[in-house]
Amino acid sequence: MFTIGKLAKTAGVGVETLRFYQREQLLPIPEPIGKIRYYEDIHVTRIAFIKNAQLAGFTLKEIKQLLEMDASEDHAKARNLALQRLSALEEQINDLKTAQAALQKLAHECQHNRHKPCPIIASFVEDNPKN
Amino acid sequence: MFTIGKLAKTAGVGVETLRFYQREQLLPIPEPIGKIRYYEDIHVTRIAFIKNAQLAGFTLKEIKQLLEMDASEDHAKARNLALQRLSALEEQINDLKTAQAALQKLAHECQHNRHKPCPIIASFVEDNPKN
DNA sequence: TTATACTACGTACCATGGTACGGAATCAAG
DNA sequence: CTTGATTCCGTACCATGGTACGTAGTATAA
Repeated sequence: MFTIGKLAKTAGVGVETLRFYQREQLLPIPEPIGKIRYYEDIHVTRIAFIKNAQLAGFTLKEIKQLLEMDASEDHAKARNLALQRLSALEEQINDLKTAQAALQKLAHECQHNRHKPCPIIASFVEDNPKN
Repeated sequence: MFTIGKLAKTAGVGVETLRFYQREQLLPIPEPIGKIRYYEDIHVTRIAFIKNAQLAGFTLKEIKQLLEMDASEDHAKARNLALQRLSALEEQINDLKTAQAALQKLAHECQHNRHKPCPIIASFVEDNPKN
C-alpha cells in the first residue's frame, strides 16, 4: 500500500503527473481510507503500462482507449489500435532514417568542405526527402 | 515575387504558419512595397529548409540557431548541432525499433491467444524495455 | 466602380503532456 | 503535542507548434 508520494517514487514519476493522469482518467482514484487515498500494486502496474505505451508512440488518448478496451475485453479493437500504431512506427522509423542519412552526409561534407555556404544549411534545401 | 498567400501555397504551408514563423524570427519580414509585403525565392527556400530540418527532428528553436549560424558562417557550431541531432536520432530510432518489436509480438499473440487478459495490455507491463 | 479576394496586424485560442502553487487538513516522529 | 512532511484539491501556468478570428485597408477582375 502506497500513499501518492510513495506511488510516484516507486513508479518513477512525479506526484503532479499522477494527479494529471487521474484527471485524465488514466489512473483510477481509490476511495480514501479516512482522508487519505491509498494505492496498490495495480496502480504501479498501470503506470508502467502507460510509460511503455508512450514509448511505443501511443498518445495518452490512445492509451486511455487501450485501457478501456482492456476493461471491456475488446481484444479486436486493441489489436487494431496496435496494428495502426505499428504502421505509424514503420513510417516514423523510415522518416528518421532518411533524415539521419541526409544529416550524416551533411555533417561529413561540412567537415571536408570548409567553404562559404554551410552545407548543412544549404544542401538541406536541395534534396528534400519528402516532397 | 509572391504575396504571402502565394508564398504559402508555393511552400505548402498555411499563411498563419508563415506569420507564426515571422513572429518567431524564423522567416524574415520584407519591407512592404506600398502596403503589401512581397516575398521571393529565398523565402521559399527558407521554408523548405525549415520543413526539412523539422523532418530531421530539429525543434524550431534549434532551426533558428542553425539559421543564425548560417548567417554568421559558424560552420563548427552548425556541425556540432548536427552531430548532436544525429545521436539523438540514433537513439530515437532504436527506441522506436524496440517498441515496434514489442508491439509486433503482442499483436501476434493477441491474434493466436484469444484468452481473457489481452496480451497487448498485460504483456506490455512485464518487459519494460527502458527501466 | 464595386464586389470579392487578399493582405496586415494583433490577439486569442487549440492540443499535448505535463509542472507549479496555494491553502487547508492530516499524518508520523520526536 | 507540536513540528514538519505529506496529502488533497483546485486552479494556474508552461513549452511546443501551430490555427483561428476580427478589423481595417488594399488589390484585382468584371
